[in-house]
Amino acid sequence: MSETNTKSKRLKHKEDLRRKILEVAKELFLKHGYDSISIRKIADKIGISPTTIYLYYQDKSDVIYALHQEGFKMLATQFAVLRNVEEPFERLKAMGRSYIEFAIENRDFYELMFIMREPIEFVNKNYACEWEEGGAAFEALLVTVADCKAKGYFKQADLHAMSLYVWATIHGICSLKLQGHLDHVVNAHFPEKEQQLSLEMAFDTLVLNLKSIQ
Amino acid sequence: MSETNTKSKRLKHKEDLRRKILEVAKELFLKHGYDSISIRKIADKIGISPTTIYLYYQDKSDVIYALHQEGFKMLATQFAVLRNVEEPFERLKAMGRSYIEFAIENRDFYELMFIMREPIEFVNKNYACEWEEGGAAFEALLVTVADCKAKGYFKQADLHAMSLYVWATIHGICSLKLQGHLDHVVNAHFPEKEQQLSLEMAFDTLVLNLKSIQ
DNA sequence: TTAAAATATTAACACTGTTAATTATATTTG
DNA sequence: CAAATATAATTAACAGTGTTAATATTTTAA
Repeated sequence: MSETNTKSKRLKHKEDLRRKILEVAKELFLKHGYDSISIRKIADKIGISPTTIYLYYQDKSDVIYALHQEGFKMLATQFAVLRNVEEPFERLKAMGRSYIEFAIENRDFYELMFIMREPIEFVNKNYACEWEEGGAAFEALLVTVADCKAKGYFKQADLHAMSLYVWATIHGICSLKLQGHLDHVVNAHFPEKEQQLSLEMAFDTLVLNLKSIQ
Repeated sequence: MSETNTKSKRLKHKEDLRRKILEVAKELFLKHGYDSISIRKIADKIGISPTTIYLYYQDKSDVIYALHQEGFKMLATQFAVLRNVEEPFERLKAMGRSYIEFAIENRDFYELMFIMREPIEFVNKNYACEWEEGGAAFEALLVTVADCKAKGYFKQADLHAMSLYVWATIHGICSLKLQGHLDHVVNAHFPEKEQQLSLEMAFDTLVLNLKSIQ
């Protein structure tokens, strides 16, 4: 065996175990939620010692950050398809629905990506401003809002302010929904309405408002 | 000493210690954040045994819930003043600003009240639908939006949907701001703008949009 | 004063992340 | 091939966490 061959084999093994750790972390995460991700549980499931994990990730928040990144890749994949929607306002609506869909179907990921403080603090500490995965998603929104403006929508609004606003609104809807606040309010204050429709109600209002801005 | 007297003295002491526990919990919370609230630290600071706390609160999340309630009382107090603003749209704007102010100045409380899942889950489990503190705040918004509608604003929008929408948007703005996402995006995508103004930008856009709905 | 009730404590369990020191394994060199 | 070296993984330990059962202390009632 040549030197380079064994070297690459070692590298491959390192990468394999690194990925395996992430995989098990993800499994625990999806099955039992964020709080049940524990270094010891991950190690047990793989059959290694807990301290071995520290040879592959600097600490627990590093593992969590890796999950965080996976989430952003998933969202980017979902968004990528929407580039094919030509009419910009239609695309904007589709992005909104797609974002909400992602939040509902990947609840734990969404919380990791947009609600919890820890992971984004890790990004700010370790990756400063060169955080591509997060930027790409917002860039897509920015472009779509710009396209809308080019077609005559949102004339009086600033591009950046408008993009920020749309994101904040959709995120607010998702956040309140996931935390149970939306259903709680619908239950307590207008029980005649279907709880399930709380999301649609809020989203439809946004669309209605966006239309009246044009 | 009469029987009732000693009895009431005991009750008073029980309430005193119950309050003391909460007070110390709040102190830890405000000084070092949510994660540093620990039963053992609270007990140490008071000079009692950790298990004693379980005679006054059923568990840790019960202590947290008590803090949660304090937060809602604080917000309600802030909102109460705004009933004096006669013009409903002005009042709505003031409520929005006041809400944002609360979120920024009482960041930890805001996270406890509207971002973390644990406390609201405790509410849903133990208090079902009869949760007054939370309801009052939304009721205030509902009334104001209704007043706006009565004055000719938001004609085409549903009262409940509109209220939900306004809350979601403001919450989204606060949530993204507190989590650092807002500043991160402003930094990364439009560095020419002042980071500090990210909040105002988003809020002003909301007001602008609300105006164009009327 | 003694029996009963209320209050508080100690000891223990089963966890958590993380580090330093040690052992085992694989690779490279003489 | 054997010894030296570099890499990888482990054990033991520290300092925490929430929570429960059993025990001790204090206060109240008879």
